[in-house]
Amino acid sequence: MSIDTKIDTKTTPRLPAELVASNVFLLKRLGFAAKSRSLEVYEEEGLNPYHYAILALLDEGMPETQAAIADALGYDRGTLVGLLDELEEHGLVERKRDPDDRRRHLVRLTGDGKQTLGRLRAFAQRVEEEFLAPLDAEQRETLHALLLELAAKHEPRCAPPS
Amino acid sequence: MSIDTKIDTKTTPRLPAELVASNVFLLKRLGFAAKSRSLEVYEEEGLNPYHYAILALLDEGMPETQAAIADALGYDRGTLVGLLDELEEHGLVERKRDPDDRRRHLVRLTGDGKQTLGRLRAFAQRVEEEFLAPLDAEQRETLHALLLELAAKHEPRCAPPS
DNA sequence: TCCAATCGTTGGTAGTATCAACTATACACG
DNA sequence: CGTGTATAGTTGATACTACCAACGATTGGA
Repeated sequence: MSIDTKIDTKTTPRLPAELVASNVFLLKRLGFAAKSRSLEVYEEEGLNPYHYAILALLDEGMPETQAAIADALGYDRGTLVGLLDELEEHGLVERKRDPDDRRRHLVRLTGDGKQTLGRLRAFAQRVEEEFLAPLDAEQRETLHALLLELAAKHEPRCAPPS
Repeated sequence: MSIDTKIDTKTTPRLPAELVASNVFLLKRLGFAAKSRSLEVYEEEGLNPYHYAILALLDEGMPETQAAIADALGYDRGTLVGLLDELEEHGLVERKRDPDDRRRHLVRLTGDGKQTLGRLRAFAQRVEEEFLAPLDAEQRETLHALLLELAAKHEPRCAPPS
């Protein structure tokens, strides 16, 4: 324990080694950082990552009901109502009654919605690039493969297209 | 677009492919899952991961003031007050005035605190084992190395011991 | 001796997640 | 046909948390 190390540890407060050694701990911290950074970026459009996820889902095709959207993204149905309200106010989606089942609302992208989705995709790429800057292309792919394996267990919605 | 694929995508609601393809998105989702699972497990002791982090930090030695603890762990100082109150109620830590600077409180582990820390370490290992179950030892190490590189940029407190 | 800064503490505010009702509609069953 | 049950979307209440500002006590420097 030289004076140098003592000074070092004092100037830069450090996390306990046993936490830094934990994958779960790092996932929690990085996930939080990723979320908070994403929120900042999408705010430039007056939206957030939840809106982006909804638009991206709608763009994949097939007419969606609100229940289907909520289930696919893992959102609470009550929360989804507010998100769709906001998207509708921005003119990015439209809700209309399903003539086959008048309880349902069919949600679909508008032209503006498609355009905005394009901009949000650029935002997403920007965050991705910025957040993963320390890793090269091969490392990113390795990381992605590992995260996907974990997601298969903990986020069943990420099922492989198989 | 065969009928089969249509049925498949309908039965299991799937996340948009462009989200699943994103490392940032997966980090957010997995981080959230990890946090929520951790909370569950520590609850068995009436504590949470924040308490564990504090105990682990205190166990690393050197007498700590509340400001130092908050800075090391990245907690808000106001939040830390409540966490320390809870730890003190459980008899796991003690606060006493610093005679050299009567504004400060020196926080230290009690005997009970050390014992409980041991149990919490077991909990942490259990979560780690459970959460990373899909990966073998080598994959876990690879993942850890990648996460550490990201943490160096996004969580400066994870500085390498160098 | 006075001024600025720091320490721990308290309180308020805002953003979220979660859950329980409620209305309208659909469907199954006798 | 009616009647009860289930579902879709909506609303509202609750609880939790992060975040920030202010405060009294104390320190150290001008």
